[in-house]
Amino acid sequence: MMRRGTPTLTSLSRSLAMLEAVIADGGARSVAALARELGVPAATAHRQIHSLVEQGYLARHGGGGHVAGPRLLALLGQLDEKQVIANAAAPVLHQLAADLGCVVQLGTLDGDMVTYRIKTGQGAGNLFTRVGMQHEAYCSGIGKVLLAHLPEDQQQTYLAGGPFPALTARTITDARALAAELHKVSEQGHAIDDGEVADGLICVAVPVHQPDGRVLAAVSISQSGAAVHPPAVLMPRLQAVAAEIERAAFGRTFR
Amino acid sequence: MMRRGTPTLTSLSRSLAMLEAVIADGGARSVAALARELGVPAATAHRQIHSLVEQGYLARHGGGGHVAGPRLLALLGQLDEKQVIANAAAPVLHQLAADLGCVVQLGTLDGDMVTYRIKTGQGAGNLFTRVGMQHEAYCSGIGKVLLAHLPEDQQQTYLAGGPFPALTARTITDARALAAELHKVSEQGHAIDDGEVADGLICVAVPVHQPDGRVLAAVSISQSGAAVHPPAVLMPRLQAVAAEIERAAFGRTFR
DNA sequence: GCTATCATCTCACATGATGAGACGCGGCAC
DNA sequence: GTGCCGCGTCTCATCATGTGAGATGATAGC
Repeated sequence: MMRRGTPTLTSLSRSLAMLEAVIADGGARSVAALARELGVPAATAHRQIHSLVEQGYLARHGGGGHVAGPRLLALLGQLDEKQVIANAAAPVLHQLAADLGCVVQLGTLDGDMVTYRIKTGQGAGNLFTRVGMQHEAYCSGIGKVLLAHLPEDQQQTYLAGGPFPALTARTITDARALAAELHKVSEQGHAIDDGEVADGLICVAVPVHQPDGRVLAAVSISQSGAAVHPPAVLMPRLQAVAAEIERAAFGRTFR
Repeated sequence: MMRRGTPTLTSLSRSLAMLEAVIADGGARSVAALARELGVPAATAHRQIHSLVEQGYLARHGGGGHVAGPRLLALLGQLDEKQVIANAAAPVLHQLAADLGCVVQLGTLDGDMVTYRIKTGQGAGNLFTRVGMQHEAYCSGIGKVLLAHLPEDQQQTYLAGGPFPALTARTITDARALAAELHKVSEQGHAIDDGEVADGLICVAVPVHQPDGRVLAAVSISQSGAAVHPPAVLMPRLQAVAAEIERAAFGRTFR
């Protein structure tokens, strides 16, 4: 009798291994062949696969093979482009936040608002964002990065859609000034928000690039009060993290 | 005691339901909240999620929530490949079909059958395919392109897996002749199906290349009856469209 | 015909998932 | 401070349930 220090659902693990094996070869192999490869009895393999088929995670296919079923595809659909980035980024950002003792966030542009999809870490008292929350784009570091990498026509539309109310004395409220700022952000590859969204809140942000060059997400580090780290220190860390996210999400980076 | 006509792995099903519930809300909820929602004891929910985390299907996220883990992302990434192409291709193919007044399709090879993932346009009366439908590969333009770009060993396996029943008088039914045809298709970079799958149905097909050189999808133009456009006219359009799909899906083209 | 391979089904067994309950911890109210 | 509540963790007795050997049927090949 195995004493289990950490409870592990072993039958679940076995079934998932079978699922992966089925998906891995694109549905060509017979069940018996898979059973041999994984070293499980044929009857067990049949039961596992049959069960996965019944529940819609796999589907029978042509002669004996199996392919991904509707529920697996539905799962895939939920993890849309942006969510894929967020999921890949989560552990990386968590680590960064722990290292720096700062708040680290990831946001995407949905409509003309920034959706904050990840927020981790401690230390920025007057930072009001929460996961799932949406906020104006024109005044935050993440928002400026995302706007800066928008296609030309969409950026024009956004700029024409003002007004841009001031949240602090430093908020950029003029469309022309904002356009210039976005141009600068696009050029230098990062944005700095120095008290534009809340007094004393400083934040640096960089884009996460898609394989096709689009920018669907941006990550930022926020600090309030006495800044612990100067931007010059944070920027290379943030750049490295963005590259790491791209590798995790797409297998390579694009710079 | 449940008499099980079909053996169903119930604990697997429960764990997968939990996995889906976790993914569904984007990682915001606490384990206890999920347990309540699904009506399972908290201890069970903790064990399932902990187990999924340990195996890399989920990952902890910030404060209490969970998100998709690396293994799930890898699994979905494998499936995604083909669907990403289809998604990128859809608008391009729609445009092409509208321009030419033909049926335009995109298919992938799953197991040894072609899955038709996109069909758009009008004008090929006796073309029986529908989106999601699967059909034999050896006799269609798309199928021949996909087979032609298969790795050597898989192509051999396919050819050895006959027989190849005739659908029309022109269907290639001999494995050796099919091998020669596939070689030709591979050389010239396109396939022509002149009545091999249905009488009077003519179709030209070209591959869509992956960044790594594989060919997971092919696109085709089908015409029936009096061909409106000769292949020599269609081919450059189709090549251009394939290149456009590659740019849309991967950001560059590979030729 | 015989033989080999695969899928399906049955059944007795013990593996291992289950869920109630207890405990520790942290936050919040008062 | 003290008490309360919610959450995560751990233990343990119970028995549901996943397991695997073997039998049977189906199909293909020699």
